[in-house]
Amino acid sequence: MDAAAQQEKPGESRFDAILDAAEGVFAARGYDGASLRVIAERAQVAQALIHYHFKNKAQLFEAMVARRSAAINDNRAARLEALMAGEAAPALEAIVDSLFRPTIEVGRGDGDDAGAYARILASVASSADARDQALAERYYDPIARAYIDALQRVLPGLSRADAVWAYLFAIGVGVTMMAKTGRPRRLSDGICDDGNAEEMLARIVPFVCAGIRALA
Amino acid sequence: MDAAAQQEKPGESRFDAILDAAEGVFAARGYDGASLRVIAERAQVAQALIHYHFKNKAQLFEAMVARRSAAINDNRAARLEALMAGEAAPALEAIVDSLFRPTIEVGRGDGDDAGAYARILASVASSADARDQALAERYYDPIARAYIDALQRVLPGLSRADAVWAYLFAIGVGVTMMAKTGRPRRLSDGICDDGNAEEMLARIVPFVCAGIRALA
DNA sequence: TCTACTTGACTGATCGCTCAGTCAGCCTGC
DNA sequence: GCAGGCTGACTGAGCGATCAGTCAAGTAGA
Repeated sequence: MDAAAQQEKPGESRFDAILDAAEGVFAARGYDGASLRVIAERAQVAQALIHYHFKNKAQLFEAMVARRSAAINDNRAARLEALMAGEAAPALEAIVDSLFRPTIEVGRGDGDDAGAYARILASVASSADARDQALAERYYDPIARAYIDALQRVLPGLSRADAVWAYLFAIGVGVTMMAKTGRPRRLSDGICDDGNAEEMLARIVPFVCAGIRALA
Repeated sequence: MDAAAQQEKPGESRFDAILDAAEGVFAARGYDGASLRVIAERAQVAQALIHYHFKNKAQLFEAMVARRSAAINDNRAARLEALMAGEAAPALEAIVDSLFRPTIEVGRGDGDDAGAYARILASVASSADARDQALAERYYDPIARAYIDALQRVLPGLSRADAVWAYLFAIGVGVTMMAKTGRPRRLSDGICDDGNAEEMLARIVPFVCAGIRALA
């Protein structure tokens, strides 16, 4: 009983417990700021167990990104495929929604760690570091290309270059806004809340769609 | 001669040399990943000199942000004031341009370090860490409020909440795109180049303006 | 069914190293 | 001669990683 109560998510494997803890600590402190000791402590395992399951710190980080990005991008791919399956081209709004919604449904919990993975993503996305760009290339470039293709099919007037820019601008908005920094609330004296993902999405989608159409 | 040749920017003070070096190293490795040893080495000073000029690592980081943000935001404030001085409301495009152009003119050199400060900004902007948010509040919230006011004056139909969101979305696009990660080139097979700031700005401004108008 | 052996999960102790920060004292120009 | 700029030598703390060893759960042979 007590042991189960102490465990954050009873029943999950220690392997997953390490990944969960890693997500929280990496998000809060950054790659270098995060220490394996703290991750082990939060996962309630010995530090050496991390090295047993993962070769080193870099591989733990990659495993964490891989797990989350697979969940998000599989969801994205399924939605996008469903949209593009029909004869008629879908609405741009539907495509953009399918790009962002998975990040709030599987990439953003509702607990204290809401936005944790989004912050990691933001740091990876805006980094020129070779390790981060390699991660972006492996786990996010394939789905990016699928969305760029979709944008061109929905807006035939959009050149390839503009489609790429449009996608990257959209991701730029999404990634910074999902990070749940608290800045919207501060700047608006409490009116705007980046903790309310649905409210935010209701603004992001029209903003991004109008921006994309302006490039076409 | 030799000593002067070794110095990166002959004539500048060692104080500034430390700040320049810090900018490059913090941008490349992040706050925790950056080491004072490496910064001292790049600035060609003894490590202890950093502690002579700056109380500690956190204060060095803040001094670096303060120096750059002052240059960028003074430039922004001057442009914005000039735009808002006239009787007639200026074009939205002019306001958005005045928001981004200073970051490429004073925040982004054309050398190897182009985008260095933008990457730092991106990590600060997408962080929920108390230290980073305190920096954002001190150095970027005042100019942010000025721009939010300006947006409402140019687009009277824009509510306060929407103006705040619009500003944050715009910053989200700008900050991720100025970071010069190389991802645009990779995703576009070489067509798009985030090293060409002018070309990028020519797309960002219409994208953002159309997005803002969609919220009004 | 008992015993001997194997395996996979896991741990505490500790390694070599790097970190930010300190301090006594050395130059150099006024 | 002294104040301010600056340095080399040093420290305690914390880092990622390693390693020998524990322990429970099989598996196999008699």
